Amino acid sequence: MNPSNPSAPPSPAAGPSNFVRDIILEDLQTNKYQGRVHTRFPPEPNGYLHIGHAKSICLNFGLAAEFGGKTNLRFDDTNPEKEETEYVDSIMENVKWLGFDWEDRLFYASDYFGQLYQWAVDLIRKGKAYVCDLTADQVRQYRGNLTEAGKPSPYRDRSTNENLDLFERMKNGEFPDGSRTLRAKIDMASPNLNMRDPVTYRILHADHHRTGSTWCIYPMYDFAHGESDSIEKITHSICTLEFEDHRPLYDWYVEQLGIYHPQQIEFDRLNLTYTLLSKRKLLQLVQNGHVRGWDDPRMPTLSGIRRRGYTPEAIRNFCKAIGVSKTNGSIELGLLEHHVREDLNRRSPRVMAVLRPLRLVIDNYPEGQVEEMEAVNNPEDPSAGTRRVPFSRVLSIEQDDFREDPPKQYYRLSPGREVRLRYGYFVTCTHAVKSPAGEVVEIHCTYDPATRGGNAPDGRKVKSTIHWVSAAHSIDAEVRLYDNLFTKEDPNQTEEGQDFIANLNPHSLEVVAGAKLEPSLAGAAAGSRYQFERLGYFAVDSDSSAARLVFNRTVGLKDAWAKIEKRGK
RNA sequence: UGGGACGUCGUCUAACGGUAAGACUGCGGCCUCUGGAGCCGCGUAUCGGGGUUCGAAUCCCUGCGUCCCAGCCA
Repeated sequence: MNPSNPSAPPSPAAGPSNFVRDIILEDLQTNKYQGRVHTRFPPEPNGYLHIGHAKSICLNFGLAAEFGGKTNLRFDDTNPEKEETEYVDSIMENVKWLGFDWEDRLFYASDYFGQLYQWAVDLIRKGKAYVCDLTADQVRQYRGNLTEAGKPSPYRDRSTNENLDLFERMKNGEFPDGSRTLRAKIDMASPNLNMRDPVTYRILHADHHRTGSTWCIYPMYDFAHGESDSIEKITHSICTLEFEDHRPLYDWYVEQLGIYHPQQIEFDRLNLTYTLLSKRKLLQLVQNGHVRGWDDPRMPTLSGIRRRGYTPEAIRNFCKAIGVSKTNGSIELGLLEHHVREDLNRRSPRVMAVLRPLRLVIDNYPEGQVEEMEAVNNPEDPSAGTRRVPFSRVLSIEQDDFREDPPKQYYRLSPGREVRLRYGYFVTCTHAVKSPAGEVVEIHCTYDPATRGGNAPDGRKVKSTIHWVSAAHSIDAEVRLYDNLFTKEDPNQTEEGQDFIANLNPHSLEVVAGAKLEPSLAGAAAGSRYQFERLGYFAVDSDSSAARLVFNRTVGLKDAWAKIEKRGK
């Protein structure tokens, strides 16, 4: 897209149209910011980033990139009680991993504490702010409520000099936490509660992750955010819908101060079915041990889904697909999974793995013989080449791939039936061996030597192809299967007196200890991704070691049989 | 009951006064050495009621519904 000619058709690199993009297009056309597009991604370092933040990151970085603009990474660190460097580090890592680059524009609201303080003093001088001695409880009472106007604080008309003196002494640490605040003098009768003399600075004798004990007063979000945007000459300050009510205050501060005025634009935050996207609640899951950490593969955090095996490309494609609007809705989890499969299908090497092994003996196959069968690494990508997989008389197949009494439409192995062993031979089941308890522990087959590699010279067809590993050559692994963390589409929908914890899915993690893998997987590196044929996409977990391979199921393959079976019930 | 915002297929998004389109899902079929992938086809929507207009998802009025706001959190 050529910024000097915004009406030209979007280039192929252009992002999808949305109302924020339209606003930028128009601003470019009217030369509102001299052709500049400068956005920012402003996380508070009080938790890990999640898929909802990815939407914001893609929007902010994507839009700026499209129009040749810039995006700053700015930590909104004005509340020392909740912020930690661990979160700062994870956030930077996540943004990079997602594929975005803030170059040399890494900022912190705390960088601006000095300027912010000066501006607060300006506000006092202009008679637009005052020091208030009301307690938090009293402030609440004076504020009024949704239908009743508030009443002025008794400290509202203090003299400028007294305000200046008191504010400076607040800064100097002379007063205890909560004893006083600096408030903007606006309108206690405003129907917008945010305009009823909002607190601008509060006293907090807390150690800040960057400024230590330098400050004992900290600016509130509304004051710090817009003024930080102004300092950085942000053009479009994109935030979520709940800040819509704050925009008048955002505007008020920059106007009173007479400084550069960025424009705040609000869009709908991401909601995903069966998922919670609230840092507060995710923190609760971590702290109370409902998951194994911020990067638990069941978590919707970027660290979690990355560990699970999701790719940055898939997430970016998803963010592109969901669009941006002001409608409050919920995206189906299935759409995210669709994009994950789509990306993984293209890039994942195929491999054979048996999750729940069943011993299969080919009675007419020579004892002790081993053949190396050639297998395609990725049918979507011929350049991925082939590999050799050992085949022998005793194999492991999936328990699900044998039924003594096959239901209708079940095409896999059963007594008397012939199937193809992928890249192997056609085999016909002769009989099953059962334990005293009656469970099938071993099945016996005969093979057709003429079908080596998986094709019958006589052209006969089989209804199904199943995967296998050679029992003597396979390697062991632990495989972690994940299901939705919550059982309800909306985890917040609960019975009286309960909270979202009640909707936790007790089966969100299933550990399969005795999986058998083809030997090519030996030494697979943490983070590497594979398709286990017919099962799904799996990624080597960070818990994995050479001695003990651990895989996460990223997402299953679409399963037509599962659907048929489910429908039958 | 004050204020702010939002209502288009099951879900999300487009259509900017001129044939309601796409994606996901679902359902059929084709193809297949993954019941994967791919391909083809089908289905369902403008919140209600008035108005303006040759023509309304779009503009106006009105009603209804949903979300957000009463932190010294962001």
